[in-house]
Amino acid sequence: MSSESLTSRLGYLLKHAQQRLALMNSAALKPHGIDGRELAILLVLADHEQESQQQAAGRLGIDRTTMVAFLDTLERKGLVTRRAHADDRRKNIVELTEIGREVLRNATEAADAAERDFLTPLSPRQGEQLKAALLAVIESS
Amino acid sequence: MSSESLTSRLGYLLKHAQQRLALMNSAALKPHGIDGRELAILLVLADHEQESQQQAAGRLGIDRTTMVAFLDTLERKGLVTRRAHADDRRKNIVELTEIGREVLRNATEAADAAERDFLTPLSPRQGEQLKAALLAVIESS
DNA sequence: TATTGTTATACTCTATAACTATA
DNA sequence: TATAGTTATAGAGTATAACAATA
Repeated sequence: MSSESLTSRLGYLLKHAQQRLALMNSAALKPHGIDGRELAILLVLADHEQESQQQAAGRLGIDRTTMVAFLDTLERKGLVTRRAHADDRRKNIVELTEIGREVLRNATEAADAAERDFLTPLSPRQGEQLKAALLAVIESS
Repeated sequence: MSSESLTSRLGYLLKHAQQRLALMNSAALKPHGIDGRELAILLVLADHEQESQQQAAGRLGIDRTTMVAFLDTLERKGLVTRRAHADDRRKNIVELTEIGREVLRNATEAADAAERDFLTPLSPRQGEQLKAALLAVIESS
């Protein structure tokens, strides 16, 4: 029998699991004044200092024109700064501010708590197996 | 250590796994002339005949105004028909046509093949465990 | 009055094209 | 000429508000 109901299809399960975690993440991050994508940007910036905003955008898989608006927002919130690259003044080096680092720390902890909450129905081992399985199917590029 | 890189976060893994399967699904469905959401609609219609289009929209979690455009497209493709409900002429009963049933059959097989392809890096048992884990975290409403 | 389907409209998100300043 | 950042604009996708038909 190839015919199965929608709600048992893998695509449905993945999409709804993703949406549910995104919702929980969003709620957990709200007190810290950022959303999920902003946290992703802060994580990339913290992991790769001294990179141009276009390089950071590339890591995040978002367009450089979209990156401009995101950084505008984060800069307005005082979480990042832009400064011209010393050797190539066309490039902007984007860095976290002190406040940015603190928000990143607290927001990451909140997101971690949301993940643990999300994984409650699973045993710790099953949670690890879920992450390992997702990593495996992603990397089979 | 709470700080981890973006690409090892559960949210990132779920989102990218979902996107990858959606891409493979889209490619597999293309020869059958429908996309993933249209397949979802056909599946719901096949599973719940004699329902109004608003009831079907509810099952899919999409707005009734959005449903109108989707059904317009599917009707134009000859896959579904609308007819007034006998007892309540405000309602539209939506049904699959013969062609609609055949497209659903073939498209479902193609989507099944895409899922198997997607799960290639995992053992059959691991694939089942992945689906079970996703179902568990979704249902813990 | 309330509900179903529909239409018109607005809003969000993102990408494309064109501009500037640097190289 | 080419590239980084920016801006203006357009497109996809979806939701909100208003309307006609029916209950």
